[in-house]
Amino acid sequence: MTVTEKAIEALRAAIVEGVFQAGNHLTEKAACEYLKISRTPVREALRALAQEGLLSHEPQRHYIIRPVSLKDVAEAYQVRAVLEGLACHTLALKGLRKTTQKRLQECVDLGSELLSGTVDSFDHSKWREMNVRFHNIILEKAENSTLVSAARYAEKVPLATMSVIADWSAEPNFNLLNMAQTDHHYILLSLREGDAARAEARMREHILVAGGLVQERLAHDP
Amino acid sequence: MTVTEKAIEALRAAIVEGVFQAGNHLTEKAACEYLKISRTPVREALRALAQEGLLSHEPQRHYIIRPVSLKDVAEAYQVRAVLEGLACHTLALKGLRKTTQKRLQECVDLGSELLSGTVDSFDHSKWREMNVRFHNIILEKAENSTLVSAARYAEKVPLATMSVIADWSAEPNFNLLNMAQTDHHYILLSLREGDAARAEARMREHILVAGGLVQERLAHDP
DNA sequence: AATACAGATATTGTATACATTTTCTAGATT
DNA sequence: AATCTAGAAAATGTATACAATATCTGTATT
Repeated sequence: MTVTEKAIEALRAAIVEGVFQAGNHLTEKAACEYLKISRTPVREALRALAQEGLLSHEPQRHYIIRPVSLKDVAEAYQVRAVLEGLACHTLALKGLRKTTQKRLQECVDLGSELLSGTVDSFDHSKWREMNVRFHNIILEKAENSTLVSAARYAEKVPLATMSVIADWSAEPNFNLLNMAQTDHHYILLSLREGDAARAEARMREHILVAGGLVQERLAHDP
Repeated sequence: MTVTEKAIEALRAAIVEGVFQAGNHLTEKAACEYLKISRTPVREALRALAQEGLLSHEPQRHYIIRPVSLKDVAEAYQVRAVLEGLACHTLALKGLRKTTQKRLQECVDLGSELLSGTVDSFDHSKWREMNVRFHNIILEKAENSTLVSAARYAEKVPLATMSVIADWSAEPNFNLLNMAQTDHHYILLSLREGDAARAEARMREHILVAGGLVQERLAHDP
């Protein structure tokens, strides 16, 4: 792994964690001193993060850490909803290969298993990993590279990741995970039946609901 | 304008025009010698173009000029279709402001005027400009920055731009422009009535048709 | 003849020095 | 006191030098 790659990850983490606060300037020198590396990889990292939307930048001017509002998060979810909806549509028309169907079914089965135990013994990280996998399989099996890139971009908007919900819904909203599980079940069913419109509609709703939850949660917690 | 920015434009043009042929390697040195500048801005430009999807790249390896297939173009149109569909949906729910409605109406009126003359006197560049403006207004007035960024990305897939059709449909498919004009008319109508589902559906179809034409054309012409 | 290895060559990654532009500051002017 | 200007300081942009990595080439070995 190159210094530039490490810089991208470290700076992204620093921004998300608030080491560099939103709205403030972020000068190359400050980033260099924080990471203790030279300007070259830092410049490349800053450009990459600006591309991701975490920073804003105009030529000959310093970078600014873009504040992310509730509105931004909601918008990112809307974009993800239509993109993953398209992925479902495409995949339903194309037809599920047996191996793909099997892999998706494994996700659904695992989800069902994870939710069958007691609330206390629920395994967050496994659920999270399963959820990411389910969505990624659909996205990738649609085999549209522009779609994948666009979806990855929308995911990068802070907090708009697929995995956020699981972390939060620990005690307060355990049954929301059951809703998600049901959604996954019906999405897979629609895909198997080749019902493109229904698969698309279900996925859109599934993601919009998740987005709504994140917003609700953010509105309470700062 | 900085050297890096000029490098991005010059290299993009060179790739699109085939100066550097698809599938081949593109080494930093080759790009430097072509542009007669140092490696620093070239490296930044190559990274930017890779981000756009024109080049592929893995760390410690040279860049490769990504061949763009018919399939890629079709896929990019599908992505644009759902994204601009979302823009219509959002804008219809949000409601058109008077000024926005006026600006869109101007586009429709101009289109109608341009198509009312003889085939020979048809003004390509004006139509093209009008079409880009129509789509941009809707995209921007939806006020979703992730959506705008994602749509701009999908536009960058070579040939998948909004403006390609007008150039081509000179003699062979003049009436296709009439179809586009009709689409614009009904999209505006749906937006004004606040019918989100209809506005979205119409925009999706409108863009998919355009994408189909580009493909058809490409299949004939190399 | 085919393969594996070692050294040489070329290419990418990183650091630093220099150039240009912007931003800040102090002083003059009104 | 407020504003404008000139110069200094600091930041970004670019070029180049050095380091690490990958690729190529030729020879030795089987």
